[in-house]
Amino acid sequence: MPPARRHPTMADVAERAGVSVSTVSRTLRGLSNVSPDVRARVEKAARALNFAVSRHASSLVTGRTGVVAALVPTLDSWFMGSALSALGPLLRAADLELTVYVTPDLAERAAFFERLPARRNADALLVFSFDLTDEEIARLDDLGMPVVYVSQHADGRPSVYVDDGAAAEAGTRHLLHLGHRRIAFMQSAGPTGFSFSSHERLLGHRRALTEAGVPLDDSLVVAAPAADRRAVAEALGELLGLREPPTAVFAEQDELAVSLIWTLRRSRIEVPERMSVLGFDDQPVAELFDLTTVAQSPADMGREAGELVLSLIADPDADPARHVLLPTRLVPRGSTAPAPGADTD
Amino acid sequence: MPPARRHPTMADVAERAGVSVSTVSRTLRGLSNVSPDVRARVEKAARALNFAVSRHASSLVTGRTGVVAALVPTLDSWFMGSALSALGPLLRAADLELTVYVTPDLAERAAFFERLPARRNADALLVFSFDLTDEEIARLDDLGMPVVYVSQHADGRPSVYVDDGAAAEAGTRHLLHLGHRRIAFMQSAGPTGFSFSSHERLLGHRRALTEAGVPLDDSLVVAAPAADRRAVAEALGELLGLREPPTAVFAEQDELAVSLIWTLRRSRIEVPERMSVLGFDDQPVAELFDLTTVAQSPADMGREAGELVLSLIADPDADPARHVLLPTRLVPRGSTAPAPGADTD
DNA sequence: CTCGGTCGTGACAACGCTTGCAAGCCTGAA
DNA sequence: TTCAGGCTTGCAAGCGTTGTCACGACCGAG
Repeated sequence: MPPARRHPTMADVAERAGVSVSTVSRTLRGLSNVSPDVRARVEKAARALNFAVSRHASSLVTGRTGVVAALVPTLDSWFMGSALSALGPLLRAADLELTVYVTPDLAERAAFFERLPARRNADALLVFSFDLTDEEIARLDDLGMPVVYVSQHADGRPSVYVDDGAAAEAGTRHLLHLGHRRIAFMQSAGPTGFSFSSHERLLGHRRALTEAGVPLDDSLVVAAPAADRRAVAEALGELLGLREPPTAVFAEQDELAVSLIWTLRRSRIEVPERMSVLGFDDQPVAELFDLTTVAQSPADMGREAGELVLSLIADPDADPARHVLLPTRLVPRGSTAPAPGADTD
Repeated sequence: MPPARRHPTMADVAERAGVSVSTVSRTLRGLSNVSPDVRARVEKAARALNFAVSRHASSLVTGRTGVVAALVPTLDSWFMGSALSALGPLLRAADLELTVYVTPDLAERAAFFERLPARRNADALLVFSFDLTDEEIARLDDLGMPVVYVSQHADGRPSVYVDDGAAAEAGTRHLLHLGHRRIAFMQSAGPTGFSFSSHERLLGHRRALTEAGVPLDDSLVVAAPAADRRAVAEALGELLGLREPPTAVFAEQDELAVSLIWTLRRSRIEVPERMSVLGFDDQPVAELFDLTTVAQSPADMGREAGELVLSLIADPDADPARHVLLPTRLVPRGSTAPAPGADTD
């Protein structure tokens, strides 16, 4: 059995370079007060030994962990993938690592809030796309580290988000302009319930209707998980079975919209001739399906969140309620058209 | 300025419970030799103080970090999202955290291998979907921790993968059975070059052709990033401009296949009547586009990789070359059809 | 009633790094 | 020649855990 080669430590580097451990530490962290020749020796020794500092040991003394934690409902979505991918380079530039807590269901979510494993093991937390209860937010408040809410607005706490409500209003207004009056809203039901954005979008949708004097009708609001084709078909069935079926559907999310278009096609209901479909996100698949949609940029959101979190780590009690509001825009494509027999505007 | 409330430490818990730090440690780790009443007192105190152990301090002494690192080219893909999401619960069950290193381009990748930031800061590393050079693999070899290769076969190292070559062979055979003889292969070009899978699939494709006595023709092999519609259109243009254009295209990946179908539709080339398209992956979008494809399950891959990594952490010098080979299967849909004017079999 | 053996607990020495402090060196000015 | 003051370096004290060891209490057997 080989002698279980241990990782080299600073002491090894120090010995090899003929200096003290302190000097190695100072050198490796780039502090100025190290003479050039010593610096060279130390760096050479470190390279030769393939040395890397133990973040654990150093964070023990500095109190900083060098880790940013992210709490996400899943990684398996366009939004999370784009946002986190954009976040990566920022963190790396600041020499921070990213640890991810995935909470796919309510049990995992409860466990996270119960144990708060990030506590003491990260310098900051990014909370993505949840619809948190007040207790959960309170729990995060005394986590002892900066918490940034992403794709969610939390009162008095730093957040990065789009104005989902206003964006949805704009979407619904687009349909109203096209002469639609019976407009359904389809929510994306997840294992952890509806997201914060989901709620906001529905509210915005309703506001636009009310503003236009269109009566609200709860039977026009349905829900289905985008991935579950049968559920989508059932939700569509509900809508089509109404005494007065809708002429347009606003899907909370592109994947759901696309799934809906697919279902409509199978039922030989032409889009947009007999049914307009509007999405939200502008995922790549939207263009492929010629889907009119409300665009947002999760990559930008990830970047903004990253910058915010970096500034909070640098100065934890900076502006405690800094908000970054990102823009959305309507991307008109071919899945929406004037309502049958309606004058546009 | 508030007195910068520090996190409570074991000493605080110990004081509150009127016991020593050692006893707190033993209690919290569930060691048996603690009397019931002391255990109760300690647990109560810990809960009251909202105490959480510092992983850093404990890993300093145990030598284990409680962290699994994952090296991924991006998070922004169906494959990575599914695989990592599936991995999560496994790790959490073992009380491990997941830290992710995203290397979207060659510079980041080089930086990772140069500094090996995971060194000393994780108990094991999962390497996803890369096409690593021998030097890179050698570099990982002396990382001093178990390394599991996912969606990639590395000789003599633990890997979890599908037989991309055989799967691609099966795909190409499907097209051959349909009477196609001019079959193009479209690779997905990423910023870090072609993936391991990409190479393997092309090889498998060629084997199937050779086996069937169809001559290889390099002009039938093109490449484009799936997200870049113009590049896809250009690649398609190249193929259509050939003296003898293909009657079928095998796209290395569903997103690329779908992008291709979209481009074909815009050019009024019917799929599958005038051009068969075959994909690889069976992403959700494949069903939406009625795409025939070779299915694999990244979620299974993530799970298998997770189990493998757990077993290696438990026993680092278990079977050093344990391989897990996952199945693929052809999913026939509507995007492939007999070649124009050919007898099927 | 004594004695080996558990059992529960506390003291204390690591683990690998950072950082305040002091000491040594060298420089240039007096 | 001396001495203040700036640079560079080493020493040693932690940081918050774990794990070894020793100690005393208690138990049952001889």
